[in-house]
Order: sequence, then structure tokens, then C-alpha cells
Amino acid sequence: MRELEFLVSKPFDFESTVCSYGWIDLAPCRWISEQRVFQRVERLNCGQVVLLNVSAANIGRRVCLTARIQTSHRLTSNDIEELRAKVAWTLRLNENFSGFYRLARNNPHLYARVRGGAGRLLRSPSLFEDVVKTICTTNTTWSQTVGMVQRLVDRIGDPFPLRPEWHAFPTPEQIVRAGLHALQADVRLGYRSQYIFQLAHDVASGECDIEALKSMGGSTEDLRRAFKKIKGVGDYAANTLLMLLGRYEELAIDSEMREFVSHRYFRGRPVSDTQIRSMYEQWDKWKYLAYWFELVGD
DNA sequence: TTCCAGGGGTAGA
DNA sequence: TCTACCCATGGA
Repeated sequence: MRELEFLVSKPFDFESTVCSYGWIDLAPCRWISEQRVFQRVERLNCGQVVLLNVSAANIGRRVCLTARIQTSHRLTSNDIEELRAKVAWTLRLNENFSGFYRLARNNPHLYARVRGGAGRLLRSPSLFEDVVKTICTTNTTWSQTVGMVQRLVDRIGDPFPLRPEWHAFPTPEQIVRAGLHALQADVRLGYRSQYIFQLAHDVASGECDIEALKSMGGSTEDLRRAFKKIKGVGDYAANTLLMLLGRYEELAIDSEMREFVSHRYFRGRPVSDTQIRSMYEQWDKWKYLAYWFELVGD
């Protein structure tokens, strides 16, 4: 068992960071509520599959995160560095939310919800995984999304040797090897099968360097255009992916947002996308977070 | 049986 | 840029 420690300045709410966004319900992530542990099966670049267990403890003005790593083999220094980077990315430890809290002070109701350190929303170590999961949320119910991702992980991802019924998220190469037919017949991704197979193929072949978008500078609009070049990614999915990369100025308008805004601000009347955007205009670079914490606080 | 979900692609205007 | 139609799946 190897341990990694991270010291994070407050405000930082560990449980909110892990559990506020739906990604915690999707394999290979898990929240063990009794122990307040975030668990995830992770495949390292070397091919080894490990189990991450992250927990938090208050130490004065900081929070100490401990990532306990269960392995069947020794970890190299490269493995340790890779895991450290993945945990920091997944929990957004290097993202600055002070601008969000400053704006939120003008809205006492919302500020009461986030002042303790809410704001970070869980994401995946790789952008590939986040794109696949986002495509699995389109035009379906949440319970079906959970099922699609669970089958994708269980049937195509590598097993964790110490607990072989648990699997890591599959790599693009593994999805290509599994084949389009497996995505359709076995994983039951429906018409999303072709989109996800095509994406996996393009990433595996090197034609699409999806991870490079994580560190792409430039405008949010440029990044949005880059996401929309991926088949299966439209306005909703592109804006969701922008949020996952820490750009909150666009709203991912879906049926849930229409329903929420309609009831909260328009007495249940149908609302246009323009009306929805107008309700969050004041939140400048933080629109998505303002919406999200209004939603989850209700 | 029909509708629709945390939509998106395509063709045609 | 807008609209109509199609796309798999499964629960209500």
C-alpha cells in the first residue's frame, strides 16, 4: 500500500467536490459514504491496474487529502507521478474559484451553499473518458447512462488484479479492439456506438490528440469548435466538456435545465434558450457553476 | 402503444 | 441559420 498526500487550502469541501456532479455515479468511480472515501480503479500508462482510495482530514486552515493506492505490483517513480497528476486533475486541486465566491457573495442564498468550499465538480483523469461519458448522457435517461458506462467498463476495461470484478475505464485502443459490434450488441450504446467507436479509433491512431485540448490556450469559442468537430458532440455536449475543462461561461442546456429554469423563474411556462441564458448573464465566467449549485441545492 | 430522456447529424430551404 | 426527420434504447 502506497500513500500520496495533498495539502489543499480552504475553502475546500471534499465531499462536495467528489459528489456534486453525476460523474461519481459512473464506473469506475465510487463514493463510500460511511468512510467518506472516493474510490476509483485506475489503469496506469505502464498497463498496471491499481485501486485509488482518497480521503480527507482537516488540518487547521488546510485540508489534507490522502490517496491510498492498492497494487499487485511495485510502483515506479513514474507511476507515482502519474497518479499524483491524475488525482490533482480529477479533483481540480489547482483550479482557482475565488472569482466565483466573490460573485456569489451578491447572492446570499447561493453563497450559503458554496462558501464552505463547494464549486469543484468531479472529472475524469483523461479527456477521452469525459468525452465518452458525455456522449453517453445525450438523449437518454440518467439510469441508462449509468448502465452504458458500467457495461463499457466491465466488458472492455482491464480488471483490477486484487478484485477482478472491478475494472478500469477502457483505453481507446481497447475499445477499437473490442469492435463496433461489441459496442452495439454487448455494451448497448445504441446509435452512440458509432460516435464512440470513431472517437476511439481517431485517438488510438493518433489522428486526434484529444488530451492536448486540456492544455490548449486560446478562447473558449476555439475550444468549443474543437469539441464540436467530434461526431456526437453538439452544443449541449460541447458546453458540458468546456465545464469539465474549467470554463464555466457557457450553459449546457438540456431538458433538465429547461425544466429547472422554467419552474424556478417562469412559473412553469416553457422557456427558450435565450431566456435561460438571460437568467445567468450576471454570472459572467461562472454561469454553469451558478446554475449547477442552484440545481443541486434545491 | 406511444412518448421521451442530462441530443445530435443530415438534408433541404 | 432554421426546420423536419431520423437515430437505438428502455422505462413510464
